[in-house]
Amino acid sequence: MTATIKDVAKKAGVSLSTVSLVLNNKTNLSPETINKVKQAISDLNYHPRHSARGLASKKSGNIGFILTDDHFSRAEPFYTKIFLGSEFEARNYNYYILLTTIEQNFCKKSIPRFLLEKNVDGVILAGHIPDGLINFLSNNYNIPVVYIDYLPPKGKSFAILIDNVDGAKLAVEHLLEKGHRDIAFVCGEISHPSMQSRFLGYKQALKNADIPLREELVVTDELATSDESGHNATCKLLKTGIHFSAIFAGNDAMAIGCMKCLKKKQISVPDQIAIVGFDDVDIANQIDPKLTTMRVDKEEMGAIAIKNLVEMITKEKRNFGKVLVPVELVTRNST
Amino acid sequence: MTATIKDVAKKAGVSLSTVSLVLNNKTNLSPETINKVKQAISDLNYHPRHSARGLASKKSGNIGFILTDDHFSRAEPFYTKIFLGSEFEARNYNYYILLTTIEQNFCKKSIPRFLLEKNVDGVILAGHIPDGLINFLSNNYNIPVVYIDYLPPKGKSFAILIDNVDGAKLAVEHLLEKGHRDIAFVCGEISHPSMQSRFLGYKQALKNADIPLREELVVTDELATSDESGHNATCKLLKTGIHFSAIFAGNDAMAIGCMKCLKKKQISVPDQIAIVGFDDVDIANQIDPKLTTMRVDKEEMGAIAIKNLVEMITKEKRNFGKVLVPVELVTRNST
DNA sequence: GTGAAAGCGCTAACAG
DNA sequence: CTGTTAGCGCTTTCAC
Repeated sequence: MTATIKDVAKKAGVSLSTVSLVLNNKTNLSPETINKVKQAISDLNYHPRHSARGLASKKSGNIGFILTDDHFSRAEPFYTKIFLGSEFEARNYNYYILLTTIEQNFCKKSIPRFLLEKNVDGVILAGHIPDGLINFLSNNYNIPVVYIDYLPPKGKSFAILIDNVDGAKLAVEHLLEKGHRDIAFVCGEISHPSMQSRFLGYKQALKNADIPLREELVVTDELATSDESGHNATCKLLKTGIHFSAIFAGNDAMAIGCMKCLKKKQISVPDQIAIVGFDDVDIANQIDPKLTTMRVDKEEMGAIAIKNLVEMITKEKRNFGKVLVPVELVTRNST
Repeated sequence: MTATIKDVAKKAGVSLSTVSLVLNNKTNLSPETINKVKQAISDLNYHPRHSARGLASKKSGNIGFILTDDHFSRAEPFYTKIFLGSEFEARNYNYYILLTTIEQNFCKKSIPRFLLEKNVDGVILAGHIPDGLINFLSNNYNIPVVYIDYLPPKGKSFAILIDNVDGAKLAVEHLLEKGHRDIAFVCGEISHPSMQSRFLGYKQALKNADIPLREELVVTDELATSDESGHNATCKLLKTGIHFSAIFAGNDAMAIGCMKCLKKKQISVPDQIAIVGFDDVDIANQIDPKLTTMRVDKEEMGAIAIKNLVEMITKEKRNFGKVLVPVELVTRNST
């Protein structure tokens, strides 16, 4: 049988509850008592049993992580990395993460089991989450919730978001520093909050540099944010005949599409036209020329979520607001 | 307070232990008793508390899922889908899955916490797993283990594997049916068991069709199994001047590389040369022409793992051997 | 500071 | 087939 708290108490020559107090670092015990106990714990290779703790403390020691299945199995492992960051951070706080996916068209039947069984002390919701689940949570549960990369349409919430505005500004400022003045912006799905923010950052950077916004250098009417739409947008720009020496693309996929178009037309990147993307997807570093882009620390986003969630759980308080995770310029060969 | 087993017993007018028996469908209770209890359970929206069960039964109700971090965050969401299949199946058996990643260079410090805390009833190991962890598990634990897409180098084990031999046979048979006789095989990293099996399947299919194996149509000396190595291998084949009307590539990445090379040389696919890949990665369906390839049901692999693991856990027995998951031909435009 | 004792909600004997 | 009972390992009052 593996060691129990009783064994530790016996070995350390203290009472059972003293060990418990050490375990949960409650009250000020004498340092020597603490040391004795800690010694016994490591001697016996003791690990408190999750279920026993859970039963006695009415806390599960688990954190739920929910995202939609399509988000999770996308080729770009964006959410995977966020999860990894969470899982890693959760180890420090001795929480387990229960990961589950839901379908985009949410129905009562698909409520995560750990919610029904009240087996999580808090929940992380990553990416676009159906309203049905959000409402279900807020109506039936009082556990803390942290959103990642998604801001629920209404109500108070706590969200970890990418600083798209600032990131876009940095991207454009990089181009400005390289001496570019005629900088095009190419984007699709402009109704998406991220894209709007990036567009805003583009405009702000130009304004700060006293460069007027020229509508003819802006293409935002592509439907998607894909490779293909980047290609199309670039073709459109070239057809106008208007001069530009750089493109800031709404994301890497589009930036790659831009490069493909330019390659076809024998326009050299970065000599004739420089390109900056956004996201730093894995292939950004594999294409030729390698794409200069904006990187977000996904693992960090997951870690921040855990830190905040644990704080809310243990202090029984609720945080509200947004945390904007900074974006970093990754300079490569396309600029 | 949420309902407990006591409330259910009271509501159903039976004893506490009767409810427990229903919950664990032990012994043959009278159908009407069962119904009464089930009614009470749903009336009260009762869910047994995981921790209480765990404490009393000495089972955690959890299954550990371990893979290396690089496997998990690969662009191709192969293991992600396997995990999803596991998670989905685990719901049916009321298990939670604890997902964690380890580093390829395993050290004692990185032993998953749920192992140290003995908080899983069984473990799934997906993809290449460092020997250190395998040894640690077999030396210190007696919980059932299921491997997915990896066969540990030594010792008895239970593994869910892709039926690469049969899959490759099917691929080549498809080409044979289309009338091809001169079928090239293009592959890299031939020391990898999967690639060896696919090569074997290629040879078997030819043999069954009474077509002699022609070494000059086989390229297995590429180092990687990437896009680029597919490209190189195809160039090599073309340079020899030997006629062939079809290529079976070791995987989709290589197949795509083959297509790129052929495109450059203005050789039309599938009119002049047909191509079959293996894996059915997401982009296989997005390139032009769309790639005919072999698909493996990743979710199914995860589900099979869970089914077997649960059986081993509940029946306290150990299964050994291999389960080969069938591969399916996905016919698209490259053949 | 530390120790004793009472549960947390459930399972698993056992006796009826 | 049903009810009683004794824990599982821990937290948490409450005395000391």
